[in-house]
Amino acid sequence: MIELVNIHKIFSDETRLRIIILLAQQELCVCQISGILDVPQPKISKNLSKLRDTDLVIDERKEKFVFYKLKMENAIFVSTVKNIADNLNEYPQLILDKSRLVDKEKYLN
Amino acid sequence: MIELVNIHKIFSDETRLRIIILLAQQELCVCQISGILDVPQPKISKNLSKLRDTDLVIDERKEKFVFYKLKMENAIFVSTVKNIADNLNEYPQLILDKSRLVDKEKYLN
DNA sequence: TGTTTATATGTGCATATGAATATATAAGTA
DNA sequence: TACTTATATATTCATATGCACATATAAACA
Repeated sequence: MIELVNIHKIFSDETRLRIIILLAQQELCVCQISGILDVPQPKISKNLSKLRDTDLVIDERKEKFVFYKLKMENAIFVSTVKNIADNLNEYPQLILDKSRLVDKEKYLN
Repeated sequence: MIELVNIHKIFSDETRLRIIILLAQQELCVCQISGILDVPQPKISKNLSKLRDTDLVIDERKEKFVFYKLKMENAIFVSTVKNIADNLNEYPQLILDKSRLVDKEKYLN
């Protein structure tokens, strides 16, 4: 029950929601997410920490970069992500974010 | 996008979530919800106000009582309710709430 | 070792949220 | 009209949340 409420709190912030939907496409590192969403790095990092604390992402360092991917284990989390992904056409910002994935290499230096 | 975030905020409170899942079964008045959930009337009323402000419920006075029912129009709201309802067995509190619906007449005086 | 780069965390602040309690409103009834 | 009951709202308070900015940490590499 508390978990259920906490999952919904996770989706109650625009930046966090954008990060999740982006990661629903593919795993990315912090600087890629920051670049694609055009959101300051500490803000991305803080939100990823929250997702990690809630056990909704896995992080893995690969040399200089720390890559994050969604942990699709919690049933409500998974179905919520799917709901949003299935209605993506209603949310221009999310479509734009997704389209900017093509530039992902640009943010690795 | 903002609407998407706001819908999830709605589910980010335990009392509100319990009210929604209860109303997903059938329409009820304030005192019935208060009695079934064993939550003080002002708290129920405030949460229903928030649901009304977000255009997620319809209220209708029938003599002494004001009955509320869910407005199943917003796609994300509907699918979120369905998600939770489909996984109800994972949330004992919600099952208990639902079972207490049999006493609903008790709270009408 | 010193420097750079990527990421994480701390601080201070403003605002949002929720709780409990008291009180107002509105309809029904004696 | 006065009283009761159902519901809504106001007030006060404590806590949570998010932001911007500064800084710490950790790995890579010269």
